[in-house]
Amino acid sequence: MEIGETSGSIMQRDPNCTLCPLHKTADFVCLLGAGPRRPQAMLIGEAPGQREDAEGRAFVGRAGQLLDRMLGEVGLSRDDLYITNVVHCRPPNNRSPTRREISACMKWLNYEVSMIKPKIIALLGNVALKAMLGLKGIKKLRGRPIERDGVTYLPMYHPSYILRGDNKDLPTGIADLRTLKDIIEYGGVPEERDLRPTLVDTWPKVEQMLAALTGSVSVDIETTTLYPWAKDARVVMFGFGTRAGEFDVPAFHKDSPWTDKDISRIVELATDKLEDTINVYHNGKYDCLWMKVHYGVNWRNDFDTLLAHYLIDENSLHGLEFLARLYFGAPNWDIPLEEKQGNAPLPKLAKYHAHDLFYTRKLFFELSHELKDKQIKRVFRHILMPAANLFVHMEHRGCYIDATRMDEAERWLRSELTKAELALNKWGKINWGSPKQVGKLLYNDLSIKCPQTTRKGAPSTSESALNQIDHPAVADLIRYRGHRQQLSFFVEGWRPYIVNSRIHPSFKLHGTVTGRPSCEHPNFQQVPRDTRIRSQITAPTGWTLVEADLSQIELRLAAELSRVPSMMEAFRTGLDIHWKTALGELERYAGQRELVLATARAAQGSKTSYAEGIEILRKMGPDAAIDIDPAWKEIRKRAKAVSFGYLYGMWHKKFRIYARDNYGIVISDEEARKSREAFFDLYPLTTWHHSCQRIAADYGYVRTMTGRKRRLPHAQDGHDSPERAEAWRQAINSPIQGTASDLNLMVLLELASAYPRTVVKPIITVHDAILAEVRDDYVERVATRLLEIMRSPVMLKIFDIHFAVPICGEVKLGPWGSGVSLERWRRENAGNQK
DNA sequence: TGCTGATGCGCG
DNA sequence: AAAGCGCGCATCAGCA
Repeated sequence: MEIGETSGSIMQRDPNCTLCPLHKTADFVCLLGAGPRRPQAMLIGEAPGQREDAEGRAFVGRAGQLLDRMLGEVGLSRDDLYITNVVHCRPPNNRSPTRREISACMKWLNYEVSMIKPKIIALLGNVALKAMLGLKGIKKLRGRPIERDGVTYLPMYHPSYILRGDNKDLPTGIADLRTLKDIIEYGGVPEERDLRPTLVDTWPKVEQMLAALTGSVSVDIETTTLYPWAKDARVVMFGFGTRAGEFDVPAFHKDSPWTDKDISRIVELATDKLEDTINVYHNGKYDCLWMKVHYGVNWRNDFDTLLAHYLIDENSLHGLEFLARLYFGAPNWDIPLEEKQGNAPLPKLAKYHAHDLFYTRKLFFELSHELKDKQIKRVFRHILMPAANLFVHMEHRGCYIDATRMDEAERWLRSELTKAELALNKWGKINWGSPKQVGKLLYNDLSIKCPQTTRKGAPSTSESALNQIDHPAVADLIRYRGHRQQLSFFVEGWRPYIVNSRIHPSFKLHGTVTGRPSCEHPNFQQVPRDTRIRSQITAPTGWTLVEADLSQIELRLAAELSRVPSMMEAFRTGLDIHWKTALGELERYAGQRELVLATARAAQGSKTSYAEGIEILRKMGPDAAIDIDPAWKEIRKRAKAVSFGYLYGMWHKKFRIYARDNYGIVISDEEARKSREAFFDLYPLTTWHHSCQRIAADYGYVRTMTGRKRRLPHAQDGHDSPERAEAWRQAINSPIQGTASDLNLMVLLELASAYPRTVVKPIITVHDAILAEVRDDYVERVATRLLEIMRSPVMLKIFDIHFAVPICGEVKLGPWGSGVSLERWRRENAGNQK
């Protein structure tokens, strides 16, 4: 070993190192870093380059020069820094070091770190990030300090990366070096200057905390699990961010001084104070739900920073840490999941928790200022925040599951599945759930011609492809898939979620870019319409499940927004648009001949021609036709899909495919084009389409009728592109989808405010429908009221919306998917109402 | 062994 | 060059 051969180094290097193969190709073996023994910070790069290798000095090539320039820019000097690399020999051909080389050379990096003992380390590039912290994703992690074992790490781009990118990331690199300088000057993460955490572990401190609960207060909790009904679900810590600092109350933690009784008392005292404060949460639905489940308290959420940011930019992420960095350049204060769940010492947990509280409160001031758009603020105040609070009760109630129906559904699905599988196994014993194996069997072993490939070029086994194949296995395969999916989604998939006969799904009010809520764990918005599946969800004894849905709401809104006279007229006279479209399509191709003739005959009592039959069907409407033959239901459903397709910008080529897959009708391009033209002749929507596109292109966004924005930056692209075409189609769809969803939420809110929570319990929203459990003695009143609400939602006044097209809805009473109309329910339950 | 992307399919 | 929109999730296969 030699001492100090490297210029400026105080290290003992090993020029004969053979820990990895790089020693064979490098000129200068074991090129350690350079700098003072007690530097302000340590910088770690990737590996020596050509010039470094030749001169035996770290960071002297082009990257080194750029680094010097950047350091100069922010007022840092190389003389105060120790600069080294993860790998200490030059890899040949300018390649990156391999994992093996990196792990072999860690010995030398660890040696350098142990000698220098830096408190601050800058990680230049992904290799250093991975080597020191085991993390990857420099683009995501750069610029934010990460503290570990008392050392502050700052990931940033490697200067070579900046050079490769033509210096377009130079400003970012310089900004990150400024952060480094801040950290050096402060001796740690600067933002923490503002943090004033108090671990509330004595009664005097409780008093101090309660006294601080005035004005705007941020609220946050830490928990052992994400699911409040899990077996080992506990609140680890709860607390409040105030003007006087952050107060962290340890609850379920091995070092907590509090008994369960103490905690209940503290929660009770805090609950009183929170009545009179402005309560700020980040995704408060989560915290409020937990507090309700575990302590039985109803904490009110006045301002949700996640939902506020969702309205400010629906395309972005909305996580607390992400926003704190975006708005304040905050450090990464995250700790490992395991520690958050209660396995960190209390002071460490309190510090983490204090960050959450501090930045939630800080974001409140920032975002309430940024919600300056009056219309958006109105959506926030009158829809999102009330809905966020209502959803707590909705999720808390959960959906009642009928165990008997679930068992029946399972038995039926399993027997169907067995039958289908038995039939399939004639063709080969494979895993029929694997698209790859199915593809191989069909297209290789059975030598069927593959009708289409997937996006990635693999032979497709999708339903669309299968429908083009003439083979007896196809029908069985489609059945097999359907039953298999239903079994694993809606029976097996649900079972683990059941708690006391109920499933508590989680809704995200920020789940979509259009304003619709989404639903997960499980997703109750994708339950098949099959009665066997749907009616698993019902209401317990003493309660009735009520479903209210807004009839054809998207189409009504399209009529309203486009002002197309024929569409508006259709809704004024109560005509069914999808029915009209369905019959138009059939007539064009003289399709479903026997069904048309048979249905018309049944209705008429005498034989008719095909054309007369179509006319009779047109007059009788879908409901009467479905009564005669249920096959009409499917036909109308398919026409509906086509109408929506055209409405939202589908082109004739896709219709061709649609007709082939769904009607089994092979039509020419020309015929498809004519079909589309016929639709637009009937409903001239083109002008409206263009105006939506124009607005998006001019402003870069479109709005719902409630004022919610859908930002479409690509709509402003100067040239025609797939992205712009997509944005333009979204410009047509979003105002409708978003308005429909807001309307649905408004109906839900109005229902909830019309009756006490002891009488009406909303449980699910499905885009244009709501489901609620209603106490038996209130069913008739609530159902009637719901119909009134849907005809004229009181909340339309708040948004100053006036409809020319009538809106209405229908209610169904009874298990989901098999409920009956109010009239029928009245007949069957006469005299049960108070 | 756990993660990611592709595929496929349920709903509105 | 390509042309309905919006979701969640189970499964498989490839990869580390």
